[in-house]
Amino acid sequence: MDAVEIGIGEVVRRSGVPASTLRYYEERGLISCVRRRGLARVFEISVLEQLALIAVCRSAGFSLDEILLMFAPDGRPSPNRAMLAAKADELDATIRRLASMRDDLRHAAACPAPSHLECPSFRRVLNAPDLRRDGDERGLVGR
Amino acid sequence: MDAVEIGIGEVVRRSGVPASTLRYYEERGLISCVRRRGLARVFEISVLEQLALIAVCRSAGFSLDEILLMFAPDGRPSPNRAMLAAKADELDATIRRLASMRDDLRHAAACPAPSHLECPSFRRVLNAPDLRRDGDERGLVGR
DNA sequence: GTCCTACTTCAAGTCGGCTTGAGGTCAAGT
DNA sequence: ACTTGACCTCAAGCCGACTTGAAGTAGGAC
Repeated sequence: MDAVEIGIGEVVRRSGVPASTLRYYEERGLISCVRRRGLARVFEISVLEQLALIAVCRSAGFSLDEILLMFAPDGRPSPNRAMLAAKADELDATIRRLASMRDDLRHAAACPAPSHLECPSFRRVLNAPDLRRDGDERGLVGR
Repeated sequence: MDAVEIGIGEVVRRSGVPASTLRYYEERGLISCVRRRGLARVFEISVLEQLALIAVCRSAGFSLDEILLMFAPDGRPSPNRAMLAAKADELDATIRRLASMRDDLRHAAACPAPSHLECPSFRRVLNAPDLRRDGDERGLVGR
């Protein structure tokens, strides 16, 4: 039976997120348990959706702090829709950067030039304006 | 005059990369200096292009280790064009993921549903296949 | 010869996002 | 009564990519 409340073990089983991470997320205020049974946390099933939301955002490169700001504590309405739009624009820029990188990689894989650095088409990207400007978003690919 | 060899200070000035990072990159084998003048490193100007290449790759989400594997020590030919192609495919997947995230964010910013979690369109993404896969929760893409 | 300055080394610290481990609690089963 | 197993807390550790800081060195100007 799908109970309305589940223990941490069940959350782990159904979300794939380790217990240590769940506790960490709780500490960070990203999720919360509805109550305790003794010491043990009791969650509402909705935590599974919150976790999915967090996973999606993380995989899009957002930090836990950003996720916290974008969606209120309980995955709620979002006080700041403008921020969501801003994040979308940010993603757009990232996507364009990655697309051009992808094209260059494909070219590099096919290009017969002895060194990529000697290939005019590959060099193009090296002269792109803001290569190492301070606002670089880390972690788009990993984790 | 643009000399063929430059000191670390000049590299810093022209690349914007801090000296500490240059030394770190050298330690990691990403760049190397042509010789020493006393203790001081002397670089070839080509190091600037290598640094640009590294910056581009980093901004595309590649780790230093991956960059090391993709392009030989000196930014050279690339022994493994297949790997470049693989990386391009990886990027493609990432881009698709980000694009869908961007669309969802935009929708969330405009959607009037009280909670994003109640909006059918937003929930769609939460049920995407690879969110909570057993086994490889870690590293959807790389690293 | 001495001083400045740009450079050096090496060890340790930082940050985000967790994980690991030691030691404790508690309800249920035998 | 005791053990088991699932859960707990809290502190410390880890990884990648650097940065910071203390203490040393060498080349050129004066």
